[in-house]
Amino acid sequence: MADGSQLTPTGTDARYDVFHTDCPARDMVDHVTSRWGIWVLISLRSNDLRFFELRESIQGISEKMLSQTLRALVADRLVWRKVEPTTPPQVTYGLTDFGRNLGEPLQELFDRITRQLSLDGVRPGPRRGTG
Amino acid sequence: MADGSQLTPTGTDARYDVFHTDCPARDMVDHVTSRWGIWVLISLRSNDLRFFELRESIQGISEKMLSQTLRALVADRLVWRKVEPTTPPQVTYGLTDFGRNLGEPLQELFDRITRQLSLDGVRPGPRRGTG
DNA sequence: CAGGATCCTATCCGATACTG
DNA sequence: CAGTATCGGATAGGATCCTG
Repeated sequence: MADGSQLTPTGTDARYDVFHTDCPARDMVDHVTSRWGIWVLISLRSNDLRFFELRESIQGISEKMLSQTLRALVADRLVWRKVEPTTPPQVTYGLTDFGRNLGEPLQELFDRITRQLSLDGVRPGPRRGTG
Repeated sequence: MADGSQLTPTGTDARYDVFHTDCPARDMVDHVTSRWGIWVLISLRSNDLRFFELRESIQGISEKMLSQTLRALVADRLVWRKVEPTTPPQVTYGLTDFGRNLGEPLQELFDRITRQLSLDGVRPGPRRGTG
């Protein structure tokens, strides 16, 4: 997709139907960019992690949301799940090729935001619901 | 929340302090990856658009959410807003340098998802034998 | 340790009505 | 055309308890 324009004057072309329909890509994007999904994916870029490691890595996430987010990502084939039937049980999560593929632009997005905020001196600025 | 007092350049070695603190980058990421934010940003990559053009471009979005999303993006300096006091009034939106900067990884993310889904044969139409 | 089940609240978001 | 204000249903998400 070279550009994202959907404003075809006569509407003869449907190249960009992602915006127009409930394309499955939209669901996938929603999962990836869900509140916690992006942090899980970025966290797993450096190394595979166990459940509690993820929980401690992503501060503020509840066990419920971590579990739920992981299940969605596994279902989307972005994350794999390995269970070792030891005592106590160990469950490890890691990125699939697809997950690693998507992790790159997510990391890039995050880096660019961080970089810009540093340049701004991280001024609070007007926010939603504040000010 | 949003105390904004963690910006102390202590170690600066910590690559992902954002995970551990109440970093403003997290708020920004939330806005950018909000349900509609990503589509607004991608839509505006090709050209500046007026309110109703955006609404028609991003199918399924309500005026309320478009307005709300745009306000957040403008407040975050990702999108600019130009009002022309004509009759009827015209309001045009476009990407700032920062917005354009973030649009790239978002587009890339979207492209990679679309590409993968195409490989998976998820698209409607000629169906491959998937078992 | 890993995570399911439940309850409950906050918020998201669409629909509607109204303004300039 | 380009919004704002309000209401209400749907959903996300946190806290807690419980299991293997």
